[in-house]
Amino acid sequence: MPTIKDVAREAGVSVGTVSRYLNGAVLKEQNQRRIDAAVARLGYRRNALARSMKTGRSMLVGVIVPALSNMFSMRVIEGVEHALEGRGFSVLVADSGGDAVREREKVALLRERMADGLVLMPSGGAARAILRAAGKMPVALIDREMDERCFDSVLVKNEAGAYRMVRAAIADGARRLGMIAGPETVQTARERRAGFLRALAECRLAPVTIVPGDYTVEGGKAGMSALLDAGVDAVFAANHELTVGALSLRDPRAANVRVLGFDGMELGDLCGERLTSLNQPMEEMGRAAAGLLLARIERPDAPIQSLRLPL
Amino acid sequence: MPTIKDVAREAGVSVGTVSRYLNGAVLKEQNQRRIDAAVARLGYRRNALARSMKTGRSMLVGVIVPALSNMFSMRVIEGVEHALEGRGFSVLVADSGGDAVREREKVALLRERMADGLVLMPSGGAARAILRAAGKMPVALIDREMDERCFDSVLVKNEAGAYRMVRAAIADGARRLGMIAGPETVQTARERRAGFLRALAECRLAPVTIVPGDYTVEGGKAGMSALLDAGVDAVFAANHELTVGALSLRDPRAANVRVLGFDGMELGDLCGERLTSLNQPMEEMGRAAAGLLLARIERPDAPIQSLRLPL
DNA sequence: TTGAAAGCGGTACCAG
DNA sequence: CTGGTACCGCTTTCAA
Repeated sequence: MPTIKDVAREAGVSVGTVSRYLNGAVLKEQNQRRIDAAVARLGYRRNALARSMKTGRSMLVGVIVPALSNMFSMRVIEGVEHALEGRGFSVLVADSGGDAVREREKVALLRERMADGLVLMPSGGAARAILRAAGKMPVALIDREMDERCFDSVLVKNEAGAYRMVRAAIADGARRLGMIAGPETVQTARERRAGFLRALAECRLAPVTIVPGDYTVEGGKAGMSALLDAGVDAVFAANHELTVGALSLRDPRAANVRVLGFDGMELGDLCGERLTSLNQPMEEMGRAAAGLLLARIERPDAPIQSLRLPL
Repeated sequence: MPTIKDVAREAGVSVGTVSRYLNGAVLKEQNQRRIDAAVARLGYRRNALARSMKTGRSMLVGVIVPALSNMFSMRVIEGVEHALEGRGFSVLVADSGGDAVREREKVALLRERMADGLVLMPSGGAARAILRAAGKMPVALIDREMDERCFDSVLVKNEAGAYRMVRAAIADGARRLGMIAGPETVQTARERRAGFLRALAECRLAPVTIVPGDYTVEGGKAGMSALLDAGVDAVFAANHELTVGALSLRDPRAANVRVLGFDGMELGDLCGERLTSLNQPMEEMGRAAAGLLLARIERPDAPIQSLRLPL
C-alpha cells in the first residue's frame, strides 16, 4: 500500500503539498501533473483512518436497530445510507437484539470508533444510559422519543394515522373492532393504541378486545386467533409483523374479518380486499434521521428537533 | 475525550504500561488497580482509529449488496454481523444499486477505510475490476461465483434444489410448467433454470414457457400474467421478489395454478396451498461468508474455497 | 506556492 | 515488569 510519502517522493514534492492538492488546493500546473501521475502510477489511495485521526471526523455513522432482518429496520438503514453516501459517510450497522445492555455496548463501540453520529432505534427507555455511552456523539432516534428531550428524533403521526384508518373502517361498516397491540413499553405502540381508542370512542363504540402482541408474526397469529374467538369483524394490527401474523392465521372465520394493518406493505396485493394498510415512509424516516444527524454535527448546540412525518 | 496519556498520568504509570494492561498483560497488582481507577474516573475508552492505525487491522468488515431493502441482503448482513460481532468486528454496509461502477467505488472506499475484509454480492461479472479495487483486501462472494476462481464464495445448491422442487410438483400432478426466470447474466439464475429444465427433461416434459423476470416484484407479476395466458398449471419463480409478484397478480385463472417459489419465506402462510417454497438459509450464508473471510484474514494464501450449502 | 515538522492516540520495541 | 520512544499515515500550522 503506497502512502502519501511515496507519492511525494515519486512526484518530487513534499508530503504537505500532496496532501493539500488531494484536498482540493490548487498548485503549480507542473506539480499537479506530477502528483496526478505519481498517484496513478502507484495506485495510491489515501488512508481514511489516518485522515480521520487528524481531522477528528471519521465520516462514519452508526445505525443500531433491535433486529436487522426486519422490514422496518432495513428500510430505515437504506434511507440513512442513501442520504449519507453522497456526503462521503459510510454506515455501520449493529443489532442490539432488543436488549438494552447490548445496545449500550454497541453505542460505546461506535464511540470508540469515533463515529460522527448515530441513528438509534432504542430498545429500552434508559435515555441517561445512552447519553452516557454516546458521550459527545450526536444521536438521532427513529420511531421513538425519550422522556428527557435530549435527542433529535423522527416519528410518524401514529395516533392520527391509526385514528384515521380506524374511522374509515367504521365508516365502512365495522362495528366489532379488536386490536393486536404492541408492547406497552413502546411509545409508538401506545400512540397507535390511543388512536384506535379515540376513533372508537368518538363513534361511541367499545373495543371488543385489545390483545398484546409483542410485535412478532407469532404474536400476530395468536392475537388474531383470540380476536376471532371474541367475534370481531375488524382487527387493527399495530405493526408489520403483527399484520403478517394476523393475515396468515388459517381460520375460516378470518375470511369475513377485515384487517387494518400498520405497515402492511406489499401484503395488500397478496391478500386482496381483506387488508387495508397504512404504510410508514420508512426510507424517508431514515433519510430524515440522517438529515437531523448532519445538522447536529454541524451545529451541536442547535435546539433539539422532533420530526413527525405525515402518514 | 481522555486519552491513554491522561490515564497514564492519572495512574502514575507510563503509557506503555497502560496500553499493555488494556491489551491483556498482567502487571503489579497495585498498578492494575490504579489504572482501573483512572480509567473509571476519567471514563476513558480507547480510540479504535489510533489503534487500528498502529496494528494495521481496522476490525471492520464491509458488506456490499445490490439493494439494502431486500430480504436476502438483509438476512445475509444479519448473518455476517452475528458471526462477527463477538470477534470484535463491526459491519459496514453499502448499497451498489446493482451497478458495477458504483460497486467498484464502494469496494475502493472500503479499502480506503482499511476494512479487513469484504462480503460481496456482485452486480456484474468483472472479477478483475473488483480484484483491482480490493487490492489485498480479502473478498468473499455471496450467491455468486466468478469466472476466475479468485474469491471465496458461498452459494446454495441451486440446481439441485430447483430440480427437487420441480420433480415434486410433477409427481404431484403438474404437467404444464412455466418458469419466471432471473437474468441470464446471474449465475444462480442460470442454475435454477437448469434444475427446472432437468426435472422436466427427465419426466419427458417440455416447459410451456420460460419468461425472463429480472428479479423484481413487477417482473413476477408480468411473468405470471404471461404464463397464465400460456395456460400453465404450475409456475416456478426463481427468487423471492418474483414469487411475491407471481402470487400477488390478481387473476381468477391463478387460483388453480400452483406456484413454486424460491425464497417464498413466510408467504406460505399468507397464501396457503398455492405456494410451495424452497428457502435459502440466508443467515447461514452470511455466517459462512464471514467464516471464510476470517479464515482468509488469518491465512491469506490458503486455497480458494467455494461452499455450497444444502437446500 | 511550498517544505519542514509537530502532532492525532495508540502500540511495540528496547533498555533497564 | 516498567518507562521511554519511534512510528502508523495523514493534516496543518509556521516559515521561507
